[in-house]
Amino acid sequence: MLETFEIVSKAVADPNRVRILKLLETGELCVCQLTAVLDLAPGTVSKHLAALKTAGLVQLRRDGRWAYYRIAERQLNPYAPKFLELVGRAMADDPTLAEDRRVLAAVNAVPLQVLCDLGRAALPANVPAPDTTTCCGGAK
Amino acid sequence: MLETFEIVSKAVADPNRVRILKLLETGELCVCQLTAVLDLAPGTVSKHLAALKTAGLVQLRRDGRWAYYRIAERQLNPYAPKFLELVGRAMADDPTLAEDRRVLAAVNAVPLQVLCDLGRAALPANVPAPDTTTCCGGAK
DNA sequence: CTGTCATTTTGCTAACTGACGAAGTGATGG
DNA sequence: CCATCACTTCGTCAGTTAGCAAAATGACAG
Repeated sequence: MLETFEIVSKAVADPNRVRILKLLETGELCVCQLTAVLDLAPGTVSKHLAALKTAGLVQLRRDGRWAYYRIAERQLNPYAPKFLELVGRAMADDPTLAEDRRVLAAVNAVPLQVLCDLGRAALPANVPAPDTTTCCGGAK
Repeated sequence: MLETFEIVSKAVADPNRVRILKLLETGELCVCQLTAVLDLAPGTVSKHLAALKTAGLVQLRRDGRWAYYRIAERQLNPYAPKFLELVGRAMADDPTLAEDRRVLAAVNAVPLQVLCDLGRAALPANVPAPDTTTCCGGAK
C-alpha cells in the first residue's frame, strides 16, 4: 500500500536510476555495459539495480558470468507499471539522457569481453567523459 | 528535465507527504488542520508543504492568519499533473489513509479557532492517537 | 503600538542515502 | 583444483533528510 508506493517512488527519485531505466528501454543490458555508460563504480551500479529490482521496475536474467537486466515484464508491484509508463513518456529531450544514448551506441559497438575488461577506456575517442557540470555528478 | 523530475518524485516519495496529498483531494485545508490529522509538529508539516509546493504539486492561498493549501491547478512543471494523477488513483484502500479520512471528518467538525488552539486534543474521544505500528511513525 | 496567534524558519540530532574501494561469491576455463 | 572474471556485498565516509523545540515572521485585535 502506502509502503509499497514509497519503495517504487523512492526507486525512481534518483537521477542515476532514471538513467538506467531509460537505457533499458532499448533492451536488456549487462551490468558492465551500464557501468560504462554511467561511469560509476560497479558496486554502485549493482546497488542501484538492486533497488530497481526490489521496486519491481527491473528484472534479472543470469547467463554465465553475466547478469542482464531489463525492464520488468511481470509486475510484483501494482505501481511499477504506472511509474514505468510515466518514466517512459517523460524527459524525452533531456541532454543527459541523450548523451547516455549516444554513449550506449558506442558501448554496443564493443564486444562484451573487451568492454568488461577495459570499461570506458574501451570506447573510441569521440566519446569523452560525461560532462559533470550538467547533471548528477556522474563522474568520479 | 531530469532534475525537475527528481524534485517531483522525491516530493512524492515520502509517506507523510502522500498522506497530505490524499487529504487535499477532498478540498483545501489549512496547516493546523493537516497538523491535527497527521499528528506531527507544525514546523514539520510546514516543511512538507513547502516541498510539495516547490514540486508544483500543491498551491497556497493566504487568508488572514491562515494558510490554505490545495492540490495545484496550474502546473509549473510538466510532471506534477502526471504524479498527481498517479497518486490520486493509487492506494485507494490503504488503512493509514482510510484512518486519515476518518480523523479529517472529526477535524472538520471542529471550528478552526478551537482546532488551531488545542490541536488533536480538540477532537472527540473516539478519535484516538494514530497507531504508530501500522505506518510512518507518525506520532511523536 | 502591543500582544496574540497561525505559520514559517532556524538549530540541532538521529537516521538514511549514494558514492567509493575492497573483500566475498559463484561460474568459466585452464 | 585453481585462477580469473563479472558481479554483489561490506565497511566507510560525506551529504541529505525528517523530526522536534524554539525563535522569527507577519497578520489581526485591542
